[in-house]
Amino acid sequence: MSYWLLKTEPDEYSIDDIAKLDTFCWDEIRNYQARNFIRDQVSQGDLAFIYHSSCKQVGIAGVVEIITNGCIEQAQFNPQHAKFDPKSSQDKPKWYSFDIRFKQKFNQVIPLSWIKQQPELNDMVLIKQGRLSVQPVSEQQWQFITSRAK
DNA sequence: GCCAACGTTGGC
DNA sequence: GCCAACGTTGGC
Repeated sequence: MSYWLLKTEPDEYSIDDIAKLDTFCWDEIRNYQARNFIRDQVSQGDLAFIYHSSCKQVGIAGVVEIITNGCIEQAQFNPQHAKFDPKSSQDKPKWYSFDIRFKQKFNQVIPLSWIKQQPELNDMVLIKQGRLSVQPVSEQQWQFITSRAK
């Protein structure tokens, strides 16, 4: 089982929005590195942090469970959709998605500034490669963060 | 809102 | 396949 970190702008989708729904489709990802993780590695039963970016309280807001493997994403085929991709086709889909289910909201967002101060978290992809929106988290990093979350 | 970092596009 | 130009992300 693997651990992930999923970035979202809470003005669009926040941990609260995810909590309201039984299942929530993580789609519209248009980055090849993130796509490869989704297509090849994201699996039913994995856990993920929800990270709030570009907002007042930047940081990790809670935990979700991943409830599907990587699936062919639907928006890419819809000409009406903002994320329509004319270069994609049903035989050769370019983009993938997966479903998540809310698990936990932390009482306080774990701030990026705190994460940056922890030597144990120096190697997080979040720190090293700021712009990746679906990224792996090691088991050690996961345990370190969850053991300090409330 | 600024701007640095970085991903993508497209001409050659 | 290089690389300049351009667009986007995301912290501050």
